[in-house]
Amino acid sequence: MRQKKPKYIQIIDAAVIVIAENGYHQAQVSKIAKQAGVADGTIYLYFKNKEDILVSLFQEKMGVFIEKIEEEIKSKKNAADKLYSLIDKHFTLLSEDHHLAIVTQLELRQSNKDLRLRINEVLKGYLNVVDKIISDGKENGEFREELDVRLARQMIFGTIDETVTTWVMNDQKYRLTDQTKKVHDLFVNGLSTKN
Amino acid sequence: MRQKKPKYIQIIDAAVIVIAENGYHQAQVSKIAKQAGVADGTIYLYFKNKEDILVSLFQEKMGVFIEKIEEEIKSKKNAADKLYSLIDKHFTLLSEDHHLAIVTQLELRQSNKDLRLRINEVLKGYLNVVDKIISDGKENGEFREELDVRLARQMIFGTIDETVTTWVMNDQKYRLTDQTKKVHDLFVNGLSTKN
Amino acid sequence: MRQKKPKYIQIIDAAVIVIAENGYHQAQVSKIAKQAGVADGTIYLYFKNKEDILVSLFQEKMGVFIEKIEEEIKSKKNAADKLYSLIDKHFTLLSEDHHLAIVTQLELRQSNKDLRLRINEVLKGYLNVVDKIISDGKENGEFREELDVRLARQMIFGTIDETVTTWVMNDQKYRLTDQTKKVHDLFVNGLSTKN
Amino acid sequence: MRQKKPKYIQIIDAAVIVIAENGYHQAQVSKIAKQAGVADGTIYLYFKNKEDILVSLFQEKMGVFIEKIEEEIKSKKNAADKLYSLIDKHFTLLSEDHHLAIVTQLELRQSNKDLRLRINEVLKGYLNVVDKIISDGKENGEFREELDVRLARQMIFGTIDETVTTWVMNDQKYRLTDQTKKVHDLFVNGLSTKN
DNA sequence: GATGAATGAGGGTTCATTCAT
DNA sequence: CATGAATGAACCCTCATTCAT
Repeated sequence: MRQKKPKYIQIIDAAVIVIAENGYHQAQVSKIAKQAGVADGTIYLYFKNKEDILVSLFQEKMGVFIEKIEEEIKSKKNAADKLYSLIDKHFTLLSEDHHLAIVTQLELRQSNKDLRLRINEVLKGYLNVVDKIISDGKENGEFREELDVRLARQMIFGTIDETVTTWVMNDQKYRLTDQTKKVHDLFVNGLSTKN
Repeated sequence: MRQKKPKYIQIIDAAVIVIAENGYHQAQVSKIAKQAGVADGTIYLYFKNKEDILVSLFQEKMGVFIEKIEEEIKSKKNAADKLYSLIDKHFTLLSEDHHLAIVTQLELRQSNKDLRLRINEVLKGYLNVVDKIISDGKENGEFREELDVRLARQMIFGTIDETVTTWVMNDQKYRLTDQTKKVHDLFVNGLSTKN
Repeated sequence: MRQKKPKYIQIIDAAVIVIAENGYHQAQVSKIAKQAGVADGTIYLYFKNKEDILVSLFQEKMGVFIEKIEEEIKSKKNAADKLYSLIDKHFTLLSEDHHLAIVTQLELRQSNKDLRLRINEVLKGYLNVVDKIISDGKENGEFREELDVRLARQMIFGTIDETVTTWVMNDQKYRLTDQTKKVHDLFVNGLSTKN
Repeated sequence: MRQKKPKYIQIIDAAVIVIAENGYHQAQVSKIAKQAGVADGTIYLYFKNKEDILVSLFQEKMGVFIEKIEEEIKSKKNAADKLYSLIDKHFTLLSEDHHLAIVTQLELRQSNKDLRLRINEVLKGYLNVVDKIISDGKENGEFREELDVRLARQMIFGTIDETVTTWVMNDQKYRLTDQTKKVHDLFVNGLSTKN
């Protein structure tokens, strides 16, 4: 029973497991408390309410996510290489944590509009990283000048997200990281042969 | 009070309005009935249960959606033109029905896994249209041979979906259709200048 | 489709079948109407409300029941013989109509107090027949003078009823009429050897 | 507000009162909770669902019932005396708790087949006591050898039950215990003078 | 800090009955 | 006489949150 982790983290990790295994709507506070090995009431010493658990979960996990991606792309010089690293790391990190993949791709989306807006706030950090890559690419001539950064970011994020979601919905049966190269190629070169 | 529309359609239209204005979790059957101008019990003469209203709503609206898109692209010869029409029609149709846009992009996603799976079934019709365009493009040499159709489809759908969702979340403040050309350009030509 | 029977009887017979096959709480008016081959609304041309169907059902069937029993015992001279005939006819009639047995022994008892009071009114005709047998028996010296007629009647009816109910609950697996003699013997001679 | 009784008992007692005073179909969970002085939700900390309240009620009360009867007849040597005690105690216990009498004789019988089957399970304990008395009586020569135990039990239980029900339906206007002797006499000696 | 028993608001669905045709 | 579409009241149960210990 040695739980070195502070209760705050203990509870968030418990929430990920409970939500992944039971689904968003079956993830009662009491279940999370049980999984975390604390009393129901204890939850409320660390979180304002249930929504706060979920936002914190997202912040905590997404924070690590962004840190690792930034770490990874720091060493790359080209925007295209950075983009490759981002896709690769994104796929890799979610492949390594199946529970987290289910929670972020499927379950947390069932939350109401308010919660999703707050989750979007957290997501902005990630989207800023993408924006930076695109801007850098435009500046150094790798990417086309006329690109609309927001649209390009929506393509990149939308595609990655859709790809991961499809993979999760297929019960993670194939290797997500096998798709990195092809996704990157699509981003950089598009569909057309005419280029 | 002249209601020419059959009750089935009346109720679905009412559901769209109620869900758009109140949110998925605040869309009680009694509210939908009131909006439709019928008694609560009447709902159950036309729908098996509440979930059935939502699935039917999606089928009905998405059915029209697909029909109109197919109609639109039928006249186009090039895959690239067809893709343009698809994006354009997708954006146009949702721009013309703000309520429906809110419902499909935000609210219906809060439904539970069962409902989402049934909604995905309906979506397949749309995704098949996209797949067809990509395959056709590969065959006639417009698109690259080595394209992975599923991935390309995920890019197209993921991007369009993300674009619309962002637009809805920004309260539909700008004109979605203004983005058609740029989205299409991204799909066809990618990010890179190197082409 | 030749339905010679008047609708009134048609509906009562339908009610017996529907209740026996679906249970009291699953015997909706619409089901009875369907079984009777009439529209829901038609029921209300012949019966005041649902309760009226059930009371009428009981009156109609119990009326025949009493008539047949009275017919049967008319020819008997002894009270003991009359009692035997009554038991025998009671068992026989219910054995011959399994649906009716289920309805009267199990299903109709689930009705509310009001309905049961009205059913008891109908039952009085039957109980009067029993009372008459007992009184006659006392008068002609067959039965003991000191008998409390009401109690004796409660014994006879309670025992017969319990016996039939047990038989119905055991899915009518054995022959009810095989018990006539032993039940009669119990009534007449009691448990004791001392007599 | 000193409520020494555990909540479980508190709720069952409340259920007896509410059902007796309002009838089975008007005994809403919220009414029972109010009568018990607890919140609606508290009910579900002690009972799985509404049916569970009713089955538990029957088990709890019938358990006491059987215990007291067994206690009472233990000291009697004769089967006839035991039978007398059983009738007497049965009548006495229900006379002392008018609410319980209404609930067991009238209201609980309106429950659906499932619940009634579960109630019958509980009843078996009582019926076994009766069977034992009859068997003992046969063995020691008090009762006739040729008696069918099941039939004799059906007579005893059916008669007692019918007697109590009639008494309850007559609003418990007369003293039930006044009938003990006569009922016992009927059981032992039967109707006939010929003995 | 930690507990967990208690709270109580909220909604999908059924079905007897009506009444315009 | 007959129809059957429409009505609308009524209730069990869950679970996030609190607070006395």
